[in-house]
Amino acid sequence: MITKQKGTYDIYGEEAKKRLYVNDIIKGICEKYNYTYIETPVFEATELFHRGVGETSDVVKKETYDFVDRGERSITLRPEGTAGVVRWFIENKLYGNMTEPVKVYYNEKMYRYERPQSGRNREFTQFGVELIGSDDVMADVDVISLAYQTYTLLGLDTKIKINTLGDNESRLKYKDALIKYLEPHMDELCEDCKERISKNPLRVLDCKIDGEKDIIKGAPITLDYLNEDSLNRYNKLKDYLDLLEIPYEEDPRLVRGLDYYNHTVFEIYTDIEGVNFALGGGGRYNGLIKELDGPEMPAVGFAMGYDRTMIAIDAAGVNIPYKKDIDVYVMYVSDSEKETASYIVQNLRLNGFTTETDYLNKGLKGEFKSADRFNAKFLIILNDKDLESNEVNVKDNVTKEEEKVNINDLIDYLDMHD
RNA sequence: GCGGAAUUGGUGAAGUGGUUAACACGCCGGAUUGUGGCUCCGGUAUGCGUGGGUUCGAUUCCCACAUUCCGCCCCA
Repeated sequence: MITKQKGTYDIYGEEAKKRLYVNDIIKGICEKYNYTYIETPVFEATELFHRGVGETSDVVKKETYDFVDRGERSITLRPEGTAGVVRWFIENKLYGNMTEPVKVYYNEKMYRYERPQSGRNREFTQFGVELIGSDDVMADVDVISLAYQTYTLLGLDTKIKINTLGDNESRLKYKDALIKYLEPHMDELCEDCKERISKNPLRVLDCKIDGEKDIIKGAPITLDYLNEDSLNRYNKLKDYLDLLEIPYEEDPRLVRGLDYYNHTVFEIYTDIEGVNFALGGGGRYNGLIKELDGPEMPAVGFAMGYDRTMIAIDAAGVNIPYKKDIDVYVMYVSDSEKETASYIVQNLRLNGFTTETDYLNKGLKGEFKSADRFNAKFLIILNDKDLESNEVNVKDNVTKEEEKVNINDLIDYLDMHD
């Protein structure tokens, strides 16, 4: 038997309905915020994701799905959405004639070559937005607001952790200070953190082992190394969030490891028991577009893990409304009844009723069982004798009342009793 | 890449080195020859993740692999 690949999954049944519902929420909110939908390729040139200094071989090795195609090209399945969008932006030279910022959202499958565990699969879906072309705090707020409101509409109470990395100058100053602070304490850190100091020092701050140690708690924080402009910016961000009544929590140890991030970073958490991971996160990445051979161009974005959000929704006991009952089940026995049934079924469907019938010639008893399984609101039971006078039996499956109705009045009758 | 636990039907699961692998739900059929849902009766794994090995005999013991869950790493 052929089984599914590690870290992949099939989505069907109720789970699929829930996801369609979440999609609708996302679509609705993105329309209101005026982000337009974008799809980019699942696979891209490997360099798009493994780029620049410090991210190859001896330093951070990203856990991506890489392969060489028949043309000897090095290909990578996208591990996140931002890089593809930025590539699209640059490749199409959208910066050439920008009268407004570019605002897009995506909602697509991503791939990471990781060992599956709670809330983490190899194939997963991310919803995200990117706002390219504004360096104003208003843009950061726009993205955070959209993120927060999405969760709220989904029925999740979330809190947003925010921090700022400052501009490049502030950021570099901070990084140096952090390394200088940590190095003398090397012995007190876990093995992983000893390595992190040289590879990715900011990550030491959210180490699971050392995170609670006093050394880390006493480590310098980004706020102390901001220049004036960066600090003003951060304060302005908080003012806006207050104004919009978006609850947030400052977390001076919240960092993002990559060099192109600056200023605003945020992550979204919930207090729901058993959900101890971030549902989503984002930040400003003014350095990325230049890094990918585009112009100097500010941008800010957000992405949420679909699967994690679904876990949170289930854990929170959020009741997702989706249609699981049908409106009408049409029953027949004889061949002539069956033909009429087929006509009635199509007619009902075209008039807006979710309608089912028997495809297996089960007979009345089996059809009643099916109708119950589908939780049909109405049963239409055909018999040849009534059909002679163009009538059918309509049974209200809740009240159990049954009435003979003329076929031509069927739609009106159901509309009235629905 | 590293570590821990698990894997028995459509589903939830019990179980044993040796004739027919409990039980429950579901499903199918009948009692009930065109109005069901209750009840009763009957059927429903040629098989115990896959492949090897030990054994007279393996679902049960051993090994490898796969998948799932949990943790590490990584977290864009």
